[in-house]
Amino acid sequence: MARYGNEHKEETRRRIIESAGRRLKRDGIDGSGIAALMADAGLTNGAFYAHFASKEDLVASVVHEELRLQSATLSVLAPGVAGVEQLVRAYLSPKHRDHREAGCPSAALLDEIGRSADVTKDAYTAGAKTFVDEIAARLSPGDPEAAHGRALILFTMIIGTLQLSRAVTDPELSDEALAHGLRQALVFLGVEHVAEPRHNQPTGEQQ
Amino acid sequence: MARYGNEHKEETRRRIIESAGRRLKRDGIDGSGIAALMADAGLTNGAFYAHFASKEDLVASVVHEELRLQSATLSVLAPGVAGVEQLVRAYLSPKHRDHREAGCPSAALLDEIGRSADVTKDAYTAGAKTFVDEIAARLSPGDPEAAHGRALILFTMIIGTLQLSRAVTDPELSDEALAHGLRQALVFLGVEHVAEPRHNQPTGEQQ
DNA sequence: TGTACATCAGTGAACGCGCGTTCACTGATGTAC
DNA sequence: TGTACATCAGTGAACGCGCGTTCACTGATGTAC
Repeated sequence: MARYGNEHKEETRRRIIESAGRRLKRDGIDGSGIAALMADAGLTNGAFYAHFASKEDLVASVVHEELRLQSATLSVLAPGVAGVEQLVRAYLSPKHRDHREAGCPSAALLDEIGRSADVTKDAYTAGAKTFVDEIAARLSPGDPEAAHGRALILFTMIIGTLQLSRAVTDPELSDEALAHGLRQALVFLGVEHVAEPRHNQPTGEQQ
Repeated sequence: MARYGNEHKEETRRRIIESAGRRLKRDGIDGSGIAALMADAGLTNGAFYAHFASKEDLVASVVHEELRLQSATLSVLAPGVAGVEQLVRAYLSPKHRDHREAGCPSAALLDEIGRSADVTKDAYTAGAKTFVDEIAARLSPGDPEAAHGRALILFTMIIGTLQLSRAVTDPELSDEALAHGLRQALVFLGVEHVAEPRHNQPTGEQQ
């Protein structure tokens, strides 16, 4: 028996993945060094390779975990379409735009994931499938195939909108993109309220 | 008078920006080094600072030029909504997905631009505004404000869709995302054909 | 209970390497006279 | 026409630095007897 409980090392690994998620989403994959990632977890660079085979291995693990978390977050929202509406409202909010590190991994990293090794893209593929399936199940349980297509479109629409809102320096254009994206997403969901109030995010923890 | 014509250096600068556009879109900003960017233009690293103040200066110049080119490409397509339909069909095509280096700078780099210095984000903001305005002018010339919102949504929708299609390793999911995105974009444009033929991109040079 | 030993998560220095940037120099071409 | 000089786009070596990765070591905790 080791001097720590069996779960100690596993817990450290989880802690590294969690803090790395925040930094990777804020600074990008290429923009985050091993030493900084480990310091975030209260460790030094040398310990890294006791937990991961390589940086790519960590990145793939982070992508897996981030998408798992995103699905888990969705599952505690209101049932049915109402939960998707909550998700979309929190997603296309100034708060989400201004806090990449706590937000959606796709909005923060999607084009960098597209340039990553297959192990990372595989993790993303599996996680995105699950997430899209869970949205689809809420959209029209009667017609799974159409729902899947609609869920995919909704997913890509909110990702693109949030990325644009983060890339522009004009606050008006940024707000406008969020507002139009939100209205269109609500129309798309069929839950549009003609004159919606001005406040923006209802709850929203992760994305 | 110098031993080269007055336009020689300017032309070299243009050549660097053009080849750098291709590499940056393929390998990312952080993934592209000065030496490689200069070698692409047939030069060595030392000459870089005769043309640009810094790497960030080049990146901002590339972003400016790429968006200018994208607007120019749009302007030679069919007039009105028909040109936007051509754009969307070429955009959401397997060919575009598989050739980042010749494609849309937003799809290739948007989240990295969001993490860049303000000089780069400013260049992106101005270029994106122009491009979106030109799409808007084709959508509903009678109602500029609504058209602007619709153009913004269309723009972010196709960006997110293409990014997703590039990030997943499952070819079926990738094709499905393109197909559903295209159908939804056409519905959105109001040019939907109920049973569209199977071929995918009609012309498509840039994006 | 006390001592010797085994375990192993974590440390921190070092590795080769490529990064962005600087700079003394080259050499082809122009002008001056 | 011929020679000396000026210009300046481009070369290529070097700078300090941080990268991903390796590895000999530490030291806290457990077991053996």
